[in-house]
Amino acid sequence: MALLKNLIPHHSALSLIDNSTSLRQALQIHAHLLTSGAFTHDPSSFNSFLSSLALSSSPPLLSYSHSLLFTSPPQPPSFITVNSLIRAHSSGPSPDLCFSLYRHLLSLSFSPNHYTFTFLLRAAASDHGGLLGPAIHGVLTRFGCGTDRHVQSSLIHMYSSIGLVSHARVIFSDITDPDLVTITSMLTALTESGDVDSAREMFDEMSERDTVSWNAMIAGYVHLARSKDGLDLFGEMLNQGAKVNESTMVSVLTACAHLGALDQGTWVHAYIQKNRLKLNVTLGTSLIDMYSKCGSIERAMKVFWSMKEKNVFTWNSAINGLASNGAAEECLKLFELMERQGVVPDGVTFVGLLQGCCVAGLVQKGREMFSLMKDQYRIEPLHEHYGCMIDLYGRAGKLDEAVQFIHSMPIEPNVSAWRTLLHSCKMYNNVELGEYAMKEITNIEVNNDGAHVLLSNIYADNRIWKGVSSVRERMKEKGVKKEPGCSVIEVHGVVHEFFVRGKSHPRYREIKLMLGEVDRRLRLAGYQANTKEVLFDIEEEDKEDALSWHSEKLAIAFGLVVLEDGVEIRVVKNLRVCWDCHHWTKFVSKTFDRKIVVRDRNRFHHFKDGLCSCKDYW
DNA sequence: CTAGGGTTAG
Repeated sequence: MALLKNLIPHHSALSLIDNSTSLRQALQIHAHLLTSGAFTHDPSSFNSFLSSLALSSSPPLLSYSHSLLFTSPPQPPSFITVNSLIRAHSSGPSPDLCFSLYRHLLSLSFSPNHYTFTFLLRAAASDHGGLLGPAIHGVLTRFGCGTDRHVQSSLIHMYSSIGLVSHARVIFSDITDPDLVTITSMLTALTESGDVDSAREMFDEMSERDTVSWNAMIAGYVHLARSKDGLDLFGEMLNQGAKVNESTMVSVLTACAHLGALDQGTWVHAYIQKNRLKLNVTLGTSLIDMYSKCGSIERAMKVFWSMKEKNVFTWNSAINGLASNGAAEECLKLFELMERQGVVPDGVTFVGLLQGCCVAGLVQKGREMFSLMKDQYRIEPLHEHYGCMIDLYGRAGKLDEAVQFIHSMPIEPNVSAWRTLLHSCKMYNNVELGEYAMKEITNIEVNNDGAHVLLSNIYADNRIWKGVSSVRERMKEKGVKKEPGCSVIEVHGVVHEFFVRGKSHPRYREIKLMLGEVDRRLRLAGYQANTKEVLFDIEEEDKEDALSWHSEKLAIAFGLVVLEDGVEIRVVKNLRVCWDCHHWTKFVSKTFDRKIVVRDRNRFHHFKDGLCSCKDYW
């Protein structure tokens, strides 16, 4: 009778355990189970309790369950319970614990099965050394589990995670009749090795597709910076009536962020609301990122404040958004709030903070942040952080301090450290230091296109034509090619790409006419082209013409052709905007009475009435 | 107790 009376409450108590259960509640349930004598009367109660805790997907409950298993369990743990714990750890905060549990499993004289191995492989996929996975592969083969399809797709996933796609391929080709999940694993493996085109072939040949396979393909494009292809595929996904979910939208928003596609991003936001998709932390964070990368920091912050659950990614996105939009004060304030709310910042947080200080010229504050990161948060600075510091000094004209800082770095400065210095030399016309930085760069990497271009422009600015031609010679000799400039503009939800001197756009003729018209009106307004910085791969007589062909000019001209009066023109460029284009855009904003937003590799430029938000400091 | 897809910087 006592047994019956107590059984029902136990089971209903256990079924209440989920990821919202606090550790305190779990302890209460434990105490209840002990006092009610469940562990002595019901032979499976202890195992049920452990499994419920482990599978709650709450890290504190998982670790409580783990410790209970090792501290004199009142009933012998079952095989399935130990497997459940291994499973929970494999996607939890410390996957390594899977392996100590595996040893425990063996010490209890259980024999691992195909379930066990899928979990172990998932844990091994996050092993950086990449040695565990192949070892487990050997073991599971000896246990005869190598032909199980779940194990096989886990193997593919594991090999692709440790960078051995060829091994993943071998496993895949041994499977005679791969199912949907296995093909999707292989598809992801291909995209992770950089081969999206093969992945796409595989995707096109699939006899059936589900949401995950669509998502995998879209994410593959987005990760490889083929955002436009990603958006096109998303369009196809909608056309075919496939079901989209939160993950789909995260990838799509990331693509919009890359492209600066505000219309489509806004559309996605509305779609999320209309279709009641759950605005979880990840999705919310990608929305913040999309808005801030599209230059709409207000909307980004509106989403930020509306989110009740935030993680370090969320805070970082907001901090970075404020920094790149030039709102240094707010960025620093937000960080204070983050600290007060007890969210622990990471290395990425400090990249954002240092960039914020950098664009605002807050040298002292930047120094403080750098020491705060090292001394208080014990975060080891990476190249990115050192780069920000060099930029901080260099931009502020403190070239000596920048050099001193490089020399005092505990790690070997990389190419971008020196290139940052080189960029400051360009800003402050320091030929000698520029040559020194260039020498250091060529010691590390002979063919750095950006550095060659910078040095040549330093020479050109200082009318040292011999220097210009010698850099030109060297580039020819070494076959250094400048990364092609590319600008994108979204018009009525369609993304258009422009390349330097590219004539491929269908409305090229109209664009060319508009450029002529712009030139005419700008000259009347007093604009003079600056041909000093033109790339030397273009012949002398083409100079002025070539200037008007920089990709951002094409994109802006296209915007003038097709966008209604008063509509903001927003352009995203893959390189830094050059001095002439910046100057030109300021004139256009005034002469044509247009707001123009250009996002370059580093930051935003909001042009209005002939002025830019960067105050000509970029 | 199973396998595959998602966020921040550079």
